Amino acid sequence: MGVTDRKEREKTEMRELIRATALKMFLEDGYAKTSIRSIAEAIEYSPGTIYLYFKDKDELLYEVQGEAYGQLLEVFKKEATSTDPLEKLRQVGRVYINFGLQNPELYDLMFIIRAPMNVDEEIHKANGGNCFGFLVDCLSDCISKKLLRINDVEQASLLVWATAHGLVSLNLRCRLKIMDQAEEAIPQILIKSMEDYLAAVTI
Amino acid sequence: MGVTDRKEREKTEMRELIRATALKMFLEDGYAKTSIRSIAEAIEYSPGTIYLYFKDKDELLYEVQGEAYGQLLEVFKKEATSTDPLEKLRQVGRVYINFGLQNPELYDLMFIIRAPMNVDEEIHKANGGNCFGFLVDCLSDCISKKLLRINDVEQASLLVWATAHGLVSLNLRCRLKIMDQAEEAIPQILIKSMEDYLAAVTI
DNA sequence: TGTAAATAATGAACACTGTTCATTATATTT
DNA sequence: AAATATAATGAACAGTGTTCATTATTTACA
Repeated sequence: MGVTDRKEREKTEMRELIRATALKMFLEDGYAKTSIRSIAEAIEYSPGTIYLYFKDKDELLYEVQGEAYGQLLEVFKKEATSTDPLEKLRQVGRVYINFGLQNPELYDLMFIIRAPMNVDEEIHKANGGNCFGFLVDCLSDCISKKLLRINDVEQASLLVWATAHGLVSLNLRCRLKIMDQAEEAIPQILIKSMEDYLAAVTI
Repeated sequence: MGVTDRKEREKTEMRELIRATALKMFLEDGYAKTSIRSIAEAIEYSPGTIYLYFKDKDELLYEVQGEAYGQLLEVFKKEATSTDPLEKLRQVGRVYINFGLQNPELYDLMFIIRAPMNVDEEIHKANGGNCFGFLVDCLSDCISKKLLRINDVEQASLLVWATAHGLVSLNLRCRLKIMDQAEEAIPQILIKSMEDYLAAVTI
């Protein structure tokens, strides 16, 4: 049956088109400000059509989230390559913070947006899990070589993640304004803070 | 002129009523899910009336934020009273995390919600500033007594805050689901993580 | 006290939002 | 060519923040 094959192909292509368009618009304008109607208009279809391919706006979010986790993992793999576990950890920290600062809207929908996380989705478990796994592996290496002041791998991973996320998200949400620091200086302050943090928990 | 006095009093009373009602509803249902219409209905006035006392929904948010910062500061003052600077720092950490876990909607509008922060508002600068100031003072004490591995006060304050905020906000936004931890265990894990973190940066 | 001016409150209207579903158009099969 | 199955539509629903001409109330003055 060549017809059913083509139909299936067309269906996945349409899903792809919607997903790619959504990602692009989420990146530019943010998740909240991107409406289903505007996505539909961008691909020159009616709003109702979106719902033939995605259950709701949340499902579109999950899809993009999974992809975004994949992107972050790629950067980790490319940029955090040192054989020295501590240096690799520092690289992970730098990469994470820069990723957040350079892709604010993407970071937002990955880690800040309010959404019922469905971790059961394959793409989520795969990408999100591997992303966190990269950090866990890195810290596991540090701990087994007795280079850290924290000995529980999960705990250490959580702490490193939380610190980096805290720095990035407080900045993205403009909460660092209460500190009297110049706007331009902030990226370097965040990076420096993360480094000082890692230095402090390092033996 | 007794009349203008009464008028002014009535005006501030009305503002108070709206602010208090908004706070209550924000706490129960969250900022986003609380509509101007529902606030108006709660105080038995028409929607338009709200706009005679507040410029827009954001202004209502600022007002409540300022009050919330004040609340957190109160808890700091009441619960973080140790004369030992390091123990006081640990108390601050515990208080902050518990505050976030016990008042999720309040924490949300204080530190997570997307909003053009207008730090220039008096109530903001006062409460928000004092709140952060409490932490700064505490860390200043620790550093001057050479108890910390980080020597820059602002940097240390930022780091402690970021870590605590990272832990709380990742949890409030369900991002810790990728770690396989039982839901009930999380509060203790966060507290424990914060303690381990402070222990690690302590000499 | 009666009327004019000032103040306060209203609620319909505007331009949006996500989502649904009866209707219409297109493509495939018989 | 007709019948069927699939795909797309767009109006409608219930909701949002916000504005503003209209109405109601209160105050000030003659």
